[in-house]
Amino acid sequence: MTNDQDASAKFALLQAAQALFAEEGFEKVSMRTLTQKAGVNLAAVNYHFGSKQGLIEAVIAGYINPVNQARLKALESAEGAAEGRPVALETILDCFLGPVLEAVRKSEIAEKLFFQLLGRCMVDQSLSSLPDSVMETFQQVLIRFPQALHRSLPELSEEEILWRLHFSIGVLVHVLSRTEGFLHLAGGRVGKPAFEEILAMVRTFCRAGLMSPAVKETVEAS
Amino acid sequence: MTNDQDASAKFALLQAAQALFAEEGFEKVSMRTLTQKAGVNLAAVNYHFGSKQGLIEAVIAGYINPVNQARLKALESAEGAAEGRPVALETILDCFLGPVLEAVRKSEIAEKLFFQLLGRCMVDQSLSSLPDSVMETFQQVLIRFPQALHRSLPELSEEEILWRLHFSIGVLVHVLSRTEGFLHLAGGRVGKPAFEEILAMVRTFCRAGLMSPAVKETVEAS
DNA sequence: TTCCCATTCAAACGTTTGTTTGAAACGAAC
DNA sequence: GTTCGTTTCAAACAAACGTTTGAATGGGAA
Repeated sequence: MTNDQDASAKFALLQAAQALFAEEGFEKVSMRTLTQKAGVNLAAVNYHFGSKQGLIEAVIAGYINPVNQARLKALESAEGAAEGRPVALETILDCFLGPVLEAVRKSEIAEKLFFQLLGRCMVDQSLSSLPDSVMETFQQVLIRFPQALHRSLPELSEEEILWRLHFSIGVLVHVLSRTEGFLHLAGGRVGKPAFEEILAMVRTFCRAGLMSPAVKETVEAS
Repeated sequence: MTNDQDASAKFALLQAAQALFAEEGFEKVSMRTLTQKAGVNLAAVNYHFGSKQGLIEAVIAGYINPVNQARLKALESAEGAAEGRPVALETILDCFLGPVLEAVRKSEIAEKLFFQLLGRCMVDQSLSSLPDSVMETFQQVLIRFPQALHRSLPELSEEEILWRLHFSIGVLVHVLSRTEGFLHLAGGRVGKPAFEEILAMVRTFCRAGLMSPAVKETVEAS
């Protein structure tokens, strides 16, 4: 039906975990339902991943790291193309949002589940308990992107840029994890667009938010 | 009888639950640690709230409903003052964000815990399992505020306004629940401002995002 | 007093949780 | 065929969970 039946228990577990974690959250999925859906023995999780937490971290790292690495790569390439000149704000934003869209396209699980899983990675886990590799790559993102943004928006302090990037991430996470609930609450007043369209609206919203005049005076000797 | 302050165990439970839920999340707090912190018997939760879920919902409703009711009241009063003219976008935003700040000030638990609790209410619970009273009031917010925004931003379709309000809520929730992690990840590059200052930045960000020119053409031919 | 109702309490209930165990099964190398 | 390391399996494990129980407690009202 699907692909190569190379499906060692490890692969089957990852696949089942992605779907189930997305549907119900990391904590609420028991290892029994998990292994049952994967068609493997209960002990397989502890054998292949050490513990349930190990499986959770493997799933998280497998999802978030590619996105953040693609972000850094896209930004590097954009900066290379700019040849020393500041990269346009819109381009930086695309470097940030594009990899999410791309990851959705590449995803083997349903689009809807992907949203929920990616959103849940930011939400269920307390940030400090994320896998180290995820923390490190994300930290890189929180360094490179503010640098690029600062060159594009020199009138803003790096601190305020960081805050606005924080806000933008909030929009993205919220859209990924809670859009379904929003659509339900909105009743019939808003139909569900394709993810590209939602992301286009996010882009517009965050672009305007990032470009807005500074809240604080840029701190120069007071 | 049922209420007034004579229900000391009930009150102690609510107080302890607020702090613990904020610190560790709804699911991770066991009834034994909960009742122990409150200094009451283990069975008290089931006696006073029916179940753990009942306590969770009481805590959530006690926090979110006052905020949403204050939002609606503030908007009504602003619309009264406007006497038929559209309310300014900044005023609408203040009606939306102000009650959060006010609730923080009134909160009996530490400010930091309040953030986490309020953020967690949106995050831990799947939206459809929120208490009915919360859903209803929040639905009212999702009706009144887009109406007011549409009068202030007539060039935007109501649908796009709803999306942008969705985004703004995302910023707020993210700021409430994940700012601590953000500060940690940012290393020493950004100091923690007072909550008022953070909200001021949120206001600026969302104002610009809301005001941005429409993504879609207002009229769709299909 | 006696009765009644609301509340508290210690103890136990039945499930479910993640994890561990020791044996069985498999496949490749010798 | 025998050996060896890896993987699978059924079964059991101890701990933690939310909930229930039935008796004890306390203070008004009759």
